[in-house]
Amino acid sequence: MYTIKEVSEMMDVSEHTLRFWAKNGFIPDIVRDRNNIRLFSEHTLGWVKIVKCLRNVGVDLKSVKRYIELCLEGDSTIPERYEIILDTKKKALEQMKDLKQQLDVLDYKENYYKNLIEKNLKDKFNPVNEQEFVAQKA
Amino acid sequence: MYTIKEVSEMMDVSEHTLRFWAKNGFIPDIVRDRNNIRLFSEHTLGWVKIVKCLRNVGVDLKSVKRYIELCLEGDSTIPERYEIILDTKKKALEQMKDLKQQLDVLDYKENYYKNLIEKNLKDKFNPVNEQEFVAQKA
DNA sequence: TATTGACTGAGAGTAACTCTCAGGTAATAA
DNA sequence: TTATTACCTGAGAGTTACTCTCAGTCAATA
Repeated sequence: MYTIKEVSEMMDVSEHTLRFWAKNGFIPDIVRDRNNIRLFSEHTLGWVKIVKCLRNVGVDLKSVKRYIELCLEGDSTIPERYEIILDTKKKALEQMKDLKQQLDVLDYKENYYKNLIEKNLKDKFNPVNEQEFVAQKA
Repeated sequence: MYTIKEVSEMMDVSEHTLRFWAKNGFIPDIVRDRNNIRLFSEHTLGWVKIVKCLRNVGVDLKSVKRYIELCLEGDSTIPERYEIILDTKKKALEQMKDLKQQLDVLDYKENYYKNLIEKNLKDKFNPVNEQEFVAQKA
C-alpha cells in the first residue's frame, strides 16, 4: 500500500491532481487508514495509470469518467470500452503525427539559426569577405 | 493577403485564437484594410506558424512572447533564439517518448479487451467449455 | 431598402488543474 | 513534556489559454 506522496512520485502526477481525481471519482477503491489517510494498492495504481494515460493523450475528464464508470459496471461493457480504447489510440496516433510536424518546423529553425551563426563566425575569421551579416527577422 | 478566416482554415487555428494572439502581440506585422480588417501576408503566416508550433509542443505564452520579442529585436538575439529552439526541440522529443509510452498502455488494453471478446464468442459457439466468462474490472 | 455575412472589441465562461489556507495527527527531538 | 517537523485533510480561490457570447459596424448582394 502506498501513500499519496509515493504514488505521486512513482507515477509523476502531483498530489493535488491525485486528490482531485480521487475526490471526483476517477480513482475508485481507495481505502483509508485509521487516520483517514488514503492508501493506494497495486490495483488502485492501475486506475491511476489508465486515467493518466487517457488524460495525457487529451481525453477530457468527462470521457475519462465515462470509461471508469463502464469499467465499474461490469463485463457487459467490455465491447464499448474496447471501442473507447480504439478511438483514443487513433487520437494518440494523430497527435504523434502532429508532433512530428512540429518537430520538422523546429528542425528547420534550428538549421536556419545554425547556418547564420556559423556564417557569422566565418566572416569574423575571414574579414576579406565584406558581405554584411544580415539575417531575416525570424 | 489572407483574411482571418482563410488563415484560420489554412493553419487550423480558430479565428478567436488568432485574434487573441494578434491582440497580445504574438503575431506582429498584421496590416488592416480601409475597413480595419486584418490582412495576413505570407510573412505574417510565418509568425502564425511558429507560434502554433511552439504552443503545440507546450511552450507557454510567456515564453512564446519572449521568443517573438527576441526576433523583433534583431540579429544580435540569434544565439539566444537558437538556444530556445534547441530547448523546445528537447521538450518535444520528451513528449514524443511520453506519447509512445501511453500508446503502449493503450495497446495493452486493446489486446486485453480483444482477447476477452474473442474468448466470449468462442464460448458461445463451443458450449462444451463450461468455464465462466469472467473478466477483471479494468 | 433590407438582409446577409464577415468583421470588430469587450468581456464572461470553461477545463483542468494548481495553489493557498487553516487546521488535524503522529513521530521524533530537546 | 513540550515543541518541532513532516505529512495529511477539505474547502475554495487563482491561473492559463483559450472559447464563446454579445452588441454593434460595415459592405455587398437580393
